[in-house]
Amino acid sequence: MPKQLPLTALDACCSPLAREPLSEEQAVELSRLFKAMSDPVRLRLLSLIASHAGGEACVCDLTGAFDLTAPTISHHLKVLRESGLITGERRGTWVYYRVHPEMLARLSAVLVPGEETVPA
Amino acid sequence: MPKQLPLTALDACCSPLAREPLSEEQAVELSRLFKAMSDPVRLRLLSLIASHAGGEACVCDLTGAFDLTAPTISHHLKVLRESGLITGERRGTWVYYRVHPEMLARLSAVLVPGEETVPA
DNA sequence: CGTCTATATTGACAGACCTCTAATTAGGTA
DNA sequence: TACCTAATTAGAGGTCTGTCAATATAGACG
Repeated sequence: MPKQLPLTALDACCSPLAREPLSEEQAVELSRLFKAMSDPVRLRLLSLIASHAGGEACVCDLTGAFDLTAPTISHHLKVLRESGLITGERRGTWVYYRVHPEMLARLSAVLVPGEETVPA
Repeated sequence: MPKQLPLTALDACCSPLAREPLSEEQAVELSRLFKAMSDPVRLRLLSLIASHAGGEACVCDLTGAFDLTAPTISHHLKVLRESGLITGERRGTWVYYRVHPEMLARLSAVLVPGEETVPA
């Protein structure tokens, strides 16, 4: 069972970065998400999962795309999972991951210079 | 004079993360931007600059918001500058920074699940 | 020129991060 | 039970990062 994320900064606000200065708490929460996306392998994993048929991908679908060992892929998936960007579910032998699109949408809304909040 | 950024991935594409798998090059470029934003201090700097009156802020406007030494702030500004997210200009005694809003808009477009490209 | 203030650079150090190998857990099948 | 595969966890090594004190650079002003 993947543990769930806090995300008060993104919940409460989604006021864009440029509207008013971020509080330290908001900055800490946001920075955690950006840090999760600050690695090329994790970005590609995220993209592979998000663009995979059915909106989900088995770990076995992912490992082949990289010159990395399975434990390394597993590590990156764990980072993405703990950031709240993806969730994983075991079904039989395999573990399937899918992205949290609302999370991406909220992040997107924070970045856009002049826009309003995207309603949940 | 701050050096200028490459950004082919963001220039050429802006196809969202979920449309098709990111190439390794695109992932590397994007990850550089996200890494620049993966620190709470840098996020707050970005936000302080973006939301400051006139769209720009002097370093002297920024240091007061943190319990950090001037060299540390200067270091973070350099990281943001080299990522292409901000530019700095010296006018007399002070150095003024402003954000590149197109950069934020493009990043935002990459994240949003189903949208089209934001034209430059 | 000399001096003061505003930023930036250098160099060092502690902690975090990415990767690997080796070992472990979970489920399927005989 | 035993054995095989899928995936994760544990631990170690090398690199990167955030912070500081000390130093350097740039401009303003006597």
